[in-house]
Amino acid sequence: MPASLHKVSDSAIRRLSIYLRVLGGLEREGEETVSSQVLADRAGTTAAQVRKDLSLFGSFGKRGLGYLVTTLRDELREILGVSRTWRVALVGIGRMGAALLEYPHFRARGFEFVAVYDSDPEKVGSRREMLTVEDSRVLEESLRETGVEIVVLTVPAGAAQEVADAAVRAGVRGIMNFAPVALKVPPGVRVNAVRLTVELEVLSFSLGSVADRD
Amino acid sequence: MPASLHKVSDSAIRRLSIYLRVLGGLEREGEETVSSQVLADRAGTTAAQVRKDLSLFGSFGKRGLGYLVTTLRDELREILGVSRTWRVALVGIGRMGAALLEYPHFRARGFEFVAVYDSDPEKVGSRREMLTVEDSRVLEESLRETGVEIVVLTVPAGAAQEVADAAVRAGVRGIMNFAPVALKVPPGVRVNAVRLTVELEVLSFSLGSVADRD
DNA sequence: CCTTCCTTGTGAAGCTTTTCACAAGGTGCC
DNA sequence: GGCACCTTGTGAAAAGCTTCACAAGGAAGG
Repeated sequence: MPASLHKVSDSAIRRLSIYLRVLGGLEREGEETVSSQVLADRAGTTAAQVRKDLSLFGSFGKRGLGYLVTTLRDELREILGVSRTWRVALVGIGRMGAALLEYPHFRARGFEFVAVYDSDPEKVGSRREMLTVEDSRVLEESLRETGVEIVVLTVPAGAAQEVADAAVRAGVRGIMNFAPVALKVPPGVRVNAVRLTVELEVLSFSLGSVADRD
Repeated sequence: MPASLHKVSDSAIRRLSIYLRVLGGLEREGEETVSSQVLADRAGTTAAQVRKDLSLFGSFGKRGLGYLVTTLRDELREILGVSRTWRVALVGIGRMGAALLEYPHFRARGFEFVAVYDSDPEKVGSRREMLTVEDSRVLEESLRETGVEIVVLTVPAGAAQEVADAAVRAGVRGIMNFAPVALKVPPGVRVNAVRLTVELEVLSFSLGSVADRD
């Protein structure tokens, strides 16, 4: 039942993205085919899970042989929507913003920063990675003009919602939010939050529980 | 059934961490009590989910009234293991590493960087945020001596596994991994991967699917 | 003290995701 | 061409997670 009409879970999509990364590695190593088992090992999941995930979108394998690395990679790129280039803007150029702006894996996967904004007058006008930092006050109009599709938000918590609102008004439908606050956006807009402190606290909890066991 | 012996799901822990963040905000606003409904709204979930999550660890609320903000905050800090300070080391001080090193929310939650490592001779010996960058070659011994409990890994994919191995040998039981590779660690060691590209690709997928709907 | 109103804590139901197990299909060698 | 072997794709079962709905507990006001 190869259906992109089906509702596909977030976790399945996350795994597909990981498979794509693994396939890139296999391709560089010169592998031509890969079994669900090997793919699973490298991705940190199970063979059954890999086959189930892929079967959500079609039958890409050959029985008795496995999957053709290059073909499957192309299919996944198509499914995930990264066979094209996405126009991305960064809002808030502190240390974290700067790190993301030059993060090499984004561009390699088709995410291209085309604009940078900040509200600090000291930073506005300066150049970062081929781009000139623009004033957040012109955010809405500028995002629209530049044809930005995805916004990466690395502003303080207090400013995040108003930036998000402006981005939505400008037609942006995807937001990657690093600010420690839950954004409210209208239906049709997708927010993906990266909660670094949460990730550390999950670790903290795990370690604490293990200690209890001793 | 207030049991920390129960297996608690990762997603529940993630939400507890978010509740903790929300409670901090409520406290700063001077709120003394909070209902599961309000907590849910601010955390981006449902009231029933909040109550279920909390009930995994005890009965913290008062019927008819809600939860006492400060008390619940203290309970959550205890549960998550952040009522103490964790000794954290950073390995790999590129832009991302530098951004994390000065990320203010980490220290505010009890995660303190006590050592920094890099393999680049140009960087070894330089100072970052009160710390001197040490050579990755002495990683294992130094981690042990410094009593590091959690390692944040921001090295290239190719170096990640060997760093993780050394950290594990040094007694580290928690790793926050930013390298785009699945780490293999022995049982008892917990790895939490932050996959920035995956997060963007989830967005990409969502936007693509929505476009299909038009 | 009593009534009304509010909110929690929690079994049970409902839904989603993962795992299992195996038939079916294909490869490659003899 | 035939046989042995391998791996996929997928219903079905199992496990896990979320939502529902309501009894029970407590607050507040008269």
